[in-house]
Amino acid sequence: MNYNSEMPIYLQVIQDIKKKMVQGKIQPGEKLPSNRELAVIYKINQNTAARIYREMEIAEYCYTKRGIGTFVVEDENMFEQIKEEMAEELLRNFMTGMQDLGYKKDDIIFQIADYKEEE
Amino acid sequence: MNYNSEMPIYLQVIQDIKKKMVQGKIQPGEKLPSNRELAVIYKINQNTAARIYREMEIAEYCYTKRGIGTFVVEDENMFEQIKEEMAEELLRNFMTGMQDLGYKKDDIIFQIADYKEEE
Amino acid sequence: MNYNSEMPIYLQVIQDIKKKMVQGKIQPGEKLPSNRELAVIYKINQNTAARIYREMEIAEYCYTKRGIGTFVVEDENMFEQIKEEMAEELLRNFMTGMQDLGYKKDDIIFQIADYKEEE
Amino acid sequence: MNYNSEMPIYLQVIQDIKKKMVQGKIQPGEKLPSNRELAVIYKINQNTAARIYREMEIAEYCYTKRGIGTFVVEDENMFEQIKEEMAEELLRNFMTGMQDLGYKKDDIIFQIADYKEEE
DNA sequence: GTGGTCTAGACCACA
DNA sequence: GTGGTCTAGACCACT
Repeated sequence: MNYNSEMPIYLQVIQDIKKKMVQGKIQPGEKLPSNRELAVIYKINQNTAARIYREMEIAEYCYTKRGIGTFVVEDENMFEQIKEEMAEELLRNFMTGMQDLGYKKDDIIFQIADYKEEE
Repeated sequence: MNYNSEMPIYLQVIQDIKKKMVQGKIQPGEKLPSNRELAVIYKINQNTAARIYREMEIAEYCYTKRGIGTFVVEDENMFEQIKEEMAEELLRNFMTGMQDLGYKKDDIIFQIADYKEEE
Repeated sequence: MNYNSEMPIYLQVIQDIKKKMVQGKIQPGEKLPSNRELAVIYKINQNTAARIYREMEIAEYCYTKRGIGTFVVEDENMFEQIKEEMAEELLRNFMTGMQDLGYKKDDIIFQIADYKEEE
Repeated sequence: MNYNSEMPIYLQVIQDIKKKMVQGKIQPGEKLPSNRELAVIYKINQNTAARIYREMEIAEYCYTKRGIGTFVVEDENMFEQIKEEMAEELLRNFMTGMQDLGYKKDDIIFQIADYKEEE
């Protein structure tokens, strides 16, 4: 994972984890990697890893059993909700940005239809 | 203007100024507000204002005549170029984000067609 | 300040600050000590100081202006609310504790009437 | 039993057991549940259960006969003493807490007189 | 081994 | 100067 310098690492990792939950790579109720494992996986410090889970817990994406581990929330609706939230935010940012630049809906749709994925 | 806490203020202001250039609210060759005025307008510190013009100068969006003021570049093509760059970046971010979430082009176009501007 | 080993230091400091707000030693809207100052005052690490303000911000006891400082919330009602919350918690803990031990209300009132402050 | 996350579980259980001794639910000289049973009753780990008896032994609330079990101390005075100690600590914590918040004895007595048990 | 807390020391962006 | 983030390394309580 390459970290963008504009956004704090811990937020980038949270976003990555949320993405994996939406993509089904992480299942509801699943045990997440331990702090120490997460630190290794993402090449970050253990404290940063701890902070990531702390913030995710506040957002109710996961919960913690002391001495046992951190677990993804069981609620399946949460996953759908996260997906929609993330999509909404992307859409809103994109549309207001494009409209600020003077593009109309039709232009935008046209550009998307024309969009090629990068390699 | 409301500042998003995640992105440095000076970048947010630069983006806003670029937007105004694209929208024609700022014309090629036009004199920009002084550091002090900019600081007042955007409710930022004067140092931040100075930095904004410094960065924009580096990007060749404007130039400074000492003792006279800061001026927008005269080149009209530049404006078109900025517009396209910003649009491209918006598009790329949006599409990769949505595709990461599992949306296909058709879903995306559908959602945009359905998009209502906020009041 | 003497730290009790059973409760995390940052929670003890938060409690102390809340107490000072209730006692009027800290006023609504007042600027709080900087992270670095707080660290010195309470003989804690700067990171711990930062965490204290972060948690207090989540609880909406204060808010932060980056590069400027951390400020107590302006809302005066908040102070009264904190006082009542803290008193309620003390009362609840005390009463359930005493009643668990078999004391009745009258015994308890009698003991309080009899209570002498320590030197 | 609901465990408060701020205090170590073993301390919470010890408090609970002391409470039961004071309430007469546990009699002097009585045999206490085995480590395993205690672990099941309180939904804790067996190691934690062992630690609980170890600590209680140190405090001379009980003693262990190897191969037979753990027994509550026979001394009846001990029970009265525990009750008074616990009450004193509750009282002291409560009173200093309330006085720190600015309440006077009369306010406090009034609030207690007004106190309704929760269902 | 797990999460939680704490320290020391550093660097960055912002005012 | 301010707050925010990050690392390295340590200790503790609990399973």
